[in-house]
Amino acid sequence: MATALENIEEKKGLNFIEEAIAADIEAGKVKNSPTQVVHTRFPPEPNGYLHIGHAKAICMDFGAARKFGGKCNLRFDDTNPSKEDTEYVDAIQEDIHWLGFDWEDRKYYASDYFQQLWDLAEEMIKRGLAYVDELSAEEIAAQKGTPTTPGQESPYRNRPVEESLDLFRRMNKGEFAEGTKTLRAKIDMANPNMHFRDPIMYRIIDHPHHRTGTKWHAYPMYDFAHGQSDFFEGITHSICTLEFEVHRPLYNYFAKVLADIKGTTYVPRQIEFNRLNMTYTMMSKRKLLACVKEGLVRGWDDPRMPTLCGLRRRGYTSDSIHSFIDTIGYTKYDGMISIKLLEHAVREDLNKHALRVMGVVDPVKLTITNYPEGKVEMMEMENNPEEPEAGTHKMPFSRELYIEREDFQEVAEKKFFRLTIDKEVRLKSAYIIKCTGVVKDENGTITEILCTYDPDSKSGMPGADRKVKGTLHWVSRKEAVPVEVRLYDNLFTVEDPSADERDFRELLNPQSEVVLPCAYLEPWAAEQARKRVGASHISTENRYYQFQRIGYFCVDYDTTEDHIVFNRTVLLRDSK
RNA sequence: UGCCCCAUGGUGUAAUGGUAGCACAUCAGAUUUUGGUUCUGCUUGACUGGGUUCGAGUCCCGGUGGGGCAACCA
Repeated sequence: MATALENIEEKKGLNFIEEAIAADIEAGKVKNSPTQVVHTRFPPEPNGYLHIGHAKAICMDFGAARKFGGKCNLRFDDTNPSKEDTEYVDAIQEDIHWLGFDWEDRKYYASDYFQQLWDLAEEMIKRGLAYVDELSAEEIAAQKGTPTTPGQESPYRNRPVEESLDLFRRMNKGEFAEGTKTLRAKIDMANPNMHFRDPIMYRIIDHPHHRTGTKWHAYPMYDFAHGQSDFFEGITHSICTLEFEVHRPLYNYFAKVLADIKGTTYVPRQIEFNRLNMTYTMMSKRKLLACVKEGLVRGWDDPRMPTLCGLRRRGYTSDSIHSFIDTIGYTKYDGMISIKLLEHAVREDLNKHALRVMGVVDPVKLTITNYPEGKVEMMEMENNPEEPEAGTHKMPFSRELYIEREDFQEVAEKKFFRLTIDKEVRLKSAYIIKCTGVVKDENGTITEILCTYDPDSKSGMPGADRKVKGTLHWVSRKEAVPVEVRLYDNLFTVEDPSADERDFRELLNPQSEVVLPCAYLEPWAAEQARKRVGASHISTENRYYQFQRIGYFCVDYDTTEDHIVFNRTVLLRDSK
C-alpha cells in the first residue's frame, strides 16, 4: 500500500501547512489517528453565505485532503441557534460543490455531538475541571481582568461538584433564564492568555435550534465544541484562520482532557493561516448581511458581493477562483490582496473560453451612404480566436448600423485611432469605412454618423489587407436585439473599507452598478442567451461572452425569453 | 504596559545555511481585422542593530513596525 506521502508528485510547491502535514505523516502521527489518513474539515457556521475568503479555506481544507489522499468533512458549526438558519446550510453546500469539492457521506453538524459534548462536560465537572457560575455577563467581564492585569476568581468557582452537576442539568431544562448561569472550565484566572481565564463552556439560549428544536436549552461555546467535534470525527488537521491562534493553547488543553478521558494518544492539530483581505471589498458577514437586509444590493448573490454566489452571478468561473487562490497562497502574513489579481484570473480564464460577440453598449447610429438600401449581408465571425475549433457564426451587415459612441471623435485627440472625420477605420469582420460627416440635433449632440464604404475591402477579400489604424465593433440597426446590460464596478470607493472610521454605508460606490436598459446585441448572441432561460445557476453552457473590445459579459439569471440581461464581469485590459 | 503571531520589489508569494526567483501591477517595444490575446525587454526588494558560521533572506538575541487576544459570537 502506498503511503500518503507518495501521493504527492512533488514535495516542492507545498505551502507551510502542507509541509506541516507532510511532517506529521512522516512522524507517524497520521497513522495513529482514527481514520489513519489525513483528515481535515471545513466548518462553516450557517449564519450567512460563503464568500471568497471561505473559498480560500475550502481550497485549503479539501485541497490538502485531496493532495495527501485523505478525507475532508463538511461540518456545520451550529452551536448558536439564535444566529443560524437552514437557508444557509443549503447555499453553503451548493457553493462548495461549485468549487468542485465533495464531502461524500461525511456531512456533519456540531449539533450531532450535543449529547457527547454534554457527557464530556459532566465528566469534567466530576473531575473538578468545570463549575457552574452564576455571575452575570457584566460581572464575568469585570472579574476577567484585562490583557495586562490578572482576573479574579468567581465566588462560585469552588462550589461542590454535586451542586455544579445539579445546576448544570437544570440549566438544560429551561429552569433558568438566559444569562443567569454558565458552565466554566476551571483553569487559571491569572493566565496571560485571556482564553485560559476560566472560559465559558456552556450558556443558556432560549431559541429553537434549526436542527434540534427545543431539546436543548444550554449550548456549548465554540471553544468547547470545535476541537471536540474535530476529535469525535478523527480530524488530524484542523486548519483555520489566524485569529484563532490564541485559542490554540485552549484547543490543546481541551483535546488533552478528552484524550485522557478516552485513554488515547490521538489528538487533532490546529494550524492557522492568513485570512483573505482584498482591496475595495469587505468580508464581514455581519456587514454583508446588513447590505442584503437593507436592500443596498440585490441580495446575497448580487454581482457586486464578494460571496461565491455573487461572484458566480457576476460571471466568475470556478476555475478562475481556483487560479486566484493558487496565486495568493497561504502564509501567516496578514496582508491585503489587490482585487486586480482576481480580475486578472477571470480574464485569463474567460479569454480562453468566452465566445466573441458584438454588442454595442452606448449606441450611436452610423449610416453607410453608398451601401444599397435594403441589402443585408451575412458576415462570418470567429467564435473564439483562442480556440479555432469553437467555429464561427454569422452576423448581419446593412446600410444602417450602431457603433459605440466613444469610438467616434469629431476632432480626434492625438492618440485616438478610431473613427473621425475624413479618416478610415475597419468594421471588424466587414468593410473598411470612411467618415464623411455627422448629423447633430439642436443641442449639438451627434445623432448620426455618415460614412462611405469600400466595396473591395470586405473581410477575407484581398482589398481588406490594407492597413487601417483602427477596428471597431458594430451591429446592424434593424437586426440588433435590444438587451439590458448591467455594468459592475467595486462595491466600495475605498481600498480598505473595514479600516475606515466612517460607516460602511457611506463608502458604497454609487457607480457600482449602472444599468443600461437598451444596449444592442447581434442576433446570434441574443439567441444563445435565450438558451439560458430556465438553466441552473451553476451550469456554464452559453453563459460567458466577450463583447469584443469592451469586456466579458455573462447572461444574468433575470433573463427571460423577451428580456435579455447581461452582467459585465470585468472590462478587457485597456492599454489606451 | 501582559501574552501570541508576523516582517522578501508597488502588491502577493518562492527558497528549507550556498547565484534572491515567480506572478500581478507599471513602463517600453514587436505582433494583431479586439487599444484584447501573444511575445520581448526595462525598472524596482531582504524593517533595523548585533551574534553564530567559510558562508545568513534563512539560525540566535535586542530593537522597530504591523496584526491578534479582555462576546454568555464563530
